[in-house]
Amino acid sequence: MALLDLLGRRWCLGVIWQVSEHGPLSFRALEARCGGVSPSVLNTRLKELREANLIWLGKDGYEATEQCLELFQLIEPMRDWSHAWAEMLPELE
Amino acid sequence: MALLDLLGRRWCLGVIWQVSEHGPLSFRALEARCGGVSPSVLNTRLKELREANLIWLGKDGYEATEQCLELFQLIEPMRDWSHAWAEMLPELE
DNA sequence: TCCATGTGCTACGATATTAATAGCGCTAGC
DNA sequence: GCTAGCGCTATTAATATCGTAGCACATGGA
Repeated sequence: MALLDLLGRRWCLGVIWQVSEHGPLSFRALEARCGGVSPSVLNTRLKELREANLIWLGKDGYEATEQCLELFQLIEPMRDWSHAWAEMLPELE
Repeated sequence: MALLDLLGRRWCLGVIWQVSEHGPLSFRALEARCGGVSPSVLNTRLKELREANLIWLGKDGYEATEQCLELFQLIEPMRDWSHAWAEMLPELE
């Protein structure tokens, strides 16, 4: 449940996704990719994720740790699921 | 990204988890299981999840739709991951 | 040296989200 | 009628998030 609490914070999943998929990303790059996060919130998430040993700040920007990549392997299939989900949603209305 | 936005709301993942794993749950039962959600927020999440066709209100309480169960199959392995994660975290300090 | 640029990050006030508590209307059983 | 449980709402306070501006530092020219 502690995991769900951590992941259930705004932009947290998005940061994990971006960092895991698009390699090292600078603070500003993350800011842009996440589509308008405020830097204060982004910084808070980065701090939390660093304390959780999911990301770390290398010389080329923020990178995913091995643990984060493992987690990403788990949430990555959700992309396929979300496509099917997005397609069937309008049919119900 | 729309999925991450929906799932990245507080208690949303928790509700999906509880409903998918513990079968039909009443409003009050969910309230108790999620460990202190306020009913207003819970109701908002339930409304959102119903519009997203992830849960529905049967005669025995809230149940997961087939789509939700598929999604749950994807996030369920995260339990194992979280155990390893919880064990290695304190070692870093 | 001075300026410009980019970095990670912070401060602050405004806005939106969540929490906490109480209670409504309804139904079923006694 | 009374009690209890249900899904759900209202209201106010606490909290999180946003948006904007800016800091301190490093790098790289002119």
